[in-house]
Amino acid sequence: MKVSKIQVDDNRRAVLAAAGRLFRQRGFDAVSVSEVMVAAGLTHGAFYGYFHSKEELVAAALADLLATPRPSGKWAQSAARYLSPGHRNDSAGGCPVAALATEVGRGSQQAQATMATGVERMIARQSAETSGDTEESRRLAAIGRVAAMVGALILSRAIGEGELSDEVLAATRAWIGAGDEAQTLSE
Amino acid sequence: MKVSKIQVDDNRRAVLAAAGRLFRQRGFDAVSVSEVMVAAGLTHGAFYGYFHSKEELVAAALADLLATPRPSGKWAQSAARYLSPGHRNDSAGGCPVAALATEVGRGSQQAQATMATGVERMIARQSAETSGDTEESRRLAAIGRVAAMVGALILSRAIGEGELSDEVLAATRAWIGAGDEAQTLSE
DNA sequence: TGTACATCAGTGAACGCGCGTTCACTGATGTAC
DNA sequence: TGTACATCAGTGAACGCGCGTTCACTGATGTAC
Repeated sequence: MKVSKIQVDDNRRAVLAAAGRLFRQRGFDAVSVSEVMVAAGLTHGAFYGYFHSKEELVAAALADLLATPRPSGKWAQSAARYLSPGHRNDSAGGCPVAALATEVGRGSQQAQATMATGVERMIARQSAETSGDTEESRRLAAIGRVAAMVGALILSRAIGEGELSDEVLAATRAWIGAGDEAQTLSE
Repeated sequence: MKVSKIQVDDNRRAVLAAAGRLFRQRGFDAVSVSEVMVAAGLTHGAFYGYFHSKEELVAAALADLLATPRPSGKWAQSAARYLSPGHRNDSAGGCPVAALATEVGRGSQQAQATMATGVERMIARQSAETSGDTEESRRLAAIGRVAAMVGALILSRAIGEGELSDEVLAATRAWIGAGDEAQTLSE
């Protein structure tokens, strides 16, 4: 049956939100159109009223995830949150870059361009909170930290919950902090 | 037709090698049993003479990849090779941790335990080449570097070949080196 | 060493299944009067 | 404001396809004599 225009808008948002969570949790390929639609409170047939194909949903969900602001705050706190067991255990609600980077690397050029803007934003934000004489040195450190944070989160998820997983998070937290202190001292 | 026992051994190795390359290139899920067998020079029907299921192949191929020694050498050189456009463009022959970590994080506990030993080996090797007063500080730096290297490689692949991709590799190379120098200076 | 035959690795057709996608139908919405 | 009807979002059955897996068959291997 037909539904109101407001409901249509809500449904579209619900589909994108459900897709965003499911894709981060299990990856684009492993999530079916039906699952997304059921999670959004609809049936699979309604999907093609919103998107022309699953590929289009993937592109839209990725763009939506990367455009949605992530929780920020002071550098040390945001790094601690990023590299926490809580974030490790919450792929569905966590960083879309860490959750989807590998699959995007195997995907379309369009998806990679979208991801590039997301990564650039992470670097820019990190750079703004990084000490250093020149913009160049701040950017270099920002890239290193972003790489370490994304890598540590992915690794901590790959090796199962346990001592090593916690250690990877804690050590990386200390290391990217220690690098900053050492750099500050040597300036 | 029956083939010789030597041929059987060769075929098993060929299946594992083909699976190792295809899995790294496209992920476990996206590669079919048929593709692996054709790449190994056989037909899909022969597969179940070697493995009970695709799941078993995934486990065996992952264990094989992580047990196979990676090219090593002096620290600076191996980091430069790891963080090179060449490695970025060669997923199929590159680091299995970077290629498969995300999917393993969504996989079985067994796969995660296998990955944990692989990550532990990377950390141990890195630790042996890291300067620092205590074993503890060397291990911390080793973990940070491994996280940064894996993260940078994954990010560089996710954002497509281009300036930003090259910059992420080069900056991370400089950053993990710079961290070491700064740390050495401050000791 | 040569021969006869049992073994079994490999082949390719076939299976059930879930996927992405399509479509005839339904019935609430929103518009024209 | 109230009524009549055209619109169209949502439903659920159906499709073709490729997947993982099975299996009857083939014919080279390797063994028993």
